[in-house]
Amino acid sequence: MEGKATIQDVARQAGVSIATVSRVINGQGGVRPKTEARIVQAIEELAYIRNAAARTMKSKATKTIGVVVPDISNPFFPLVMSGIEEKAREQGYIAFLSGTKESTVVEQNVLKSLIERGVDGVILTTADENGQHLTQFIEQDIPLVAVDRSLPHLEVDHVLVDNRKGAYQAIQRLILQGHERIAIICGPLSTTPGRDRLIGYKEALHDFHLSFNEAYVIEGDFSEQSGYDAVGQLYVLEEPPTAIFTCNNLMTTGCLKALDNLQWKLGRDVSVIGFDDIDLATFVQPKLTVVSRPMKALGELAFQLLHERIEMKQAIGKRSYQLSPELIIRESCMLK
Amino acid sequence: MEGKATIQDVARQAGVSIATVSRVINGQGGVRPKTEARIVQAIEELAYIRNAAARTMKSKATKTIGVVVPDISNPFFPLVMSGIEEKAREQGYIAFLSGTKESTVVEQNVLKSLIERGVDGVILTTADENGQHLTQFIEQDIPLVAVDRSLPHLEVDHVLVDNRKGAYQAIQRLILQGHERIAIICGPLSTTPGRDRLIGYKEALHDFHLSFNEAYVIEGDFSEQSGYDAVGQLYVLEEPPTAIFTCNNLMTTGCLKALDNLQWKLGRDVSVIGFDDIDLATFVQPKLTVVSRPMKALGELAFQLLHERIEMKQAIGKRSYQLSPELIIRESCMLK
DNA sequence: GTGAAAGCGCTAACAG
DNA sequence: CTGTTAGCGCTTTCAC
Repeated sequence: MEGKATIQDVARQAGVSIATVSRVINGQGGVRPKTEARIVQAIEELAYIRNAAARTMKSKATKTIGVVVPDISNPFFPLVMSGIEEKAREQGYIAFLSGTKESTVVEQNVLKSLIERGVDGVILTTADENGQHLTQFIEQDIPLVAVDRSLPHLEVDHVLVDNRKGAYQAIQRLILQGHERIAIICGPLSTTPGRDRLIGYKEALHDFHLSFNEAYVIEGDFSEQSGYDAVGQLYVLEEPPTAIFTCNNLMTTGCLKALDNLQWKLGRDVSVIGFDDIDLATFVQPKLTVVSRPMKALGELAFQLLHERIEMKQAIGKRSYQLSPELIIRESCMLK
Repeated sequence: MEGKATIQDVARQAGVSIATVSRVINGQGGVRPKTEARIVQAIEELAYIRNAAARTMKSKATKTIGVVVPDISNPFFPLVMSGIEEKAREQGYIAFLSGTKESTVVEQNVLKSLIERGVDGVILTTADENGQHLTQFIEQDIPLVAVDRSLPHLEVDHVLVDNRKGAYQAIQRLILQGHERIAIICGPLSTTPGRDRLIGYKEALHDFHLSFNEAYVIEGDFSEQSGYDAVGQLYVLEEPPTAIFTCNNLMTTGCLKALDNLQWKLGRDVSVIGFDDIDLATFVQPKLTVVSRPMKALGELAFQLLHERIEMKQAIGKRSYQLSPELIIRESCMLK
């Protein structure tokens, strides 16, 4: 019997009606033990596996969710994904994973593809926070939760990291060590993380009465290359910074490579604090001080919120969570 | 109109029959332009999105695949996944991603879950190469391709890396530099990569007339911790090795941490070659020599093979590919 | 306890 | 060119 036993086949084999088979498949009880045994046996003999598509047509739910991120290669997202996937599996869900390469168009297509397949909900780190491309999606009112990047114009749940606070702590640390010329390599200002980390930077400067200098703000694009290039720009300044705050894992990597290349000595000529506690952090000499955020927890929480939305159909207000990052002090910042 | 416009709704709105709507949805032509225009408009007005479940019931195909890996957190797999996902999307497929945490049972459940949902094919890095737990799956004869770990007893396509060769090159390099006490921290011998890299190690030793010493073989489990622990064992040997070959990214990381901890100086007291070119490699001092494998290409090829299987229904023999790893020589091996 | 039958939304003959 | 209709595999009343 090849890969297509249906509930019909099982019913025939067990000598009962499909209704009865359906009952035992779904554990609804009300079936005589002997009958049930026959059915169970038939199921095994035929290696019957139920067909979710057919089931979906009646019950609506697919027990399937979509996870859409800008870049699968960036280690940050798989970590978030691992949190999502684990919780999802526990609840009998299974997750699609798609990368958009930061393209709004791809994001739109992926989302459409997901809707077609009837996902019960979606966890999204959008490529475009203004979210206009999502209207079509919203109309279908499928639960959606935004992770890491916000969707300010949409009534959806958010799971973010307190970026402002993380940046503030980093800069504060630097200031308290006596630095006054502090640069920030921040992410795209069109993204929440990009913007908020810059805000935290400014707030710290302001609170400690340090002046703000445009030249010390370089806007990268979260890529390693942009981190690398930014350091180059900083290095040739008349008054180069004595400390640099890099705003994500990849840019930190790029920054460190550039430093190495320029012989601009980490922890001696220049202090550095990175965002995200990457493997690398404990390997460079001196070890890197970083702002660490709980990636897996981010994913777990995101799934939990989504799951709640899926279960209780009634409308509840938009919910926002900001997980706290933690400053892990190591050796890459010297007293000035 | 809320999220459930059907082909019926569209037909009514456009004043035609569902068959005609179906025709334009599927671009089959043979519809008068004016009619088509009316339908297209109706589709937009209703924000109609076709229902894959219903469609699947007729056509069978879901344009959906499953990707099952042992550990989502291990950066290796997301990289492979990115290759898969990109190619898949190009072909209109979308991929489920699941981690099994190296558990055969979880793998089985995940696979079942995937079959229920009608995936057209699966790309699998199995937790158990003997593959007995896969029989149920095979019966459904859904195309399957094994990546990174083989399934010797099954008639499925394989996409592997030439592990033997990669290890051989590494050990050869070490030997040519004069090392005679070379240790290997290998993966579980129950896995192809674990076994083959050890074989390459032995072959090189043999070819260069070096004796094989049990004590220099430590079997890890591909985790960072096991790499760390292995170094501890090696360090206390009466005659510690002068070179270590670590067999995957995580164990390399663990090894480097242990070295650092023991003050066993990389490149001076001990030479190291790692498997996989991780970020870390270029940051430790001295920079790490590694065997690098093309992860993304692995994923791309895997999807291509799977896709071919899905398309041409006729049976073709088992195909095996071994992509070549590359020895990237940096500074972590000194002349002996 | 169990079965018959009505769809779920869509595709694909088959008619007209 | 367009409409009618028969299922795809399953869940779910409603009878018996």
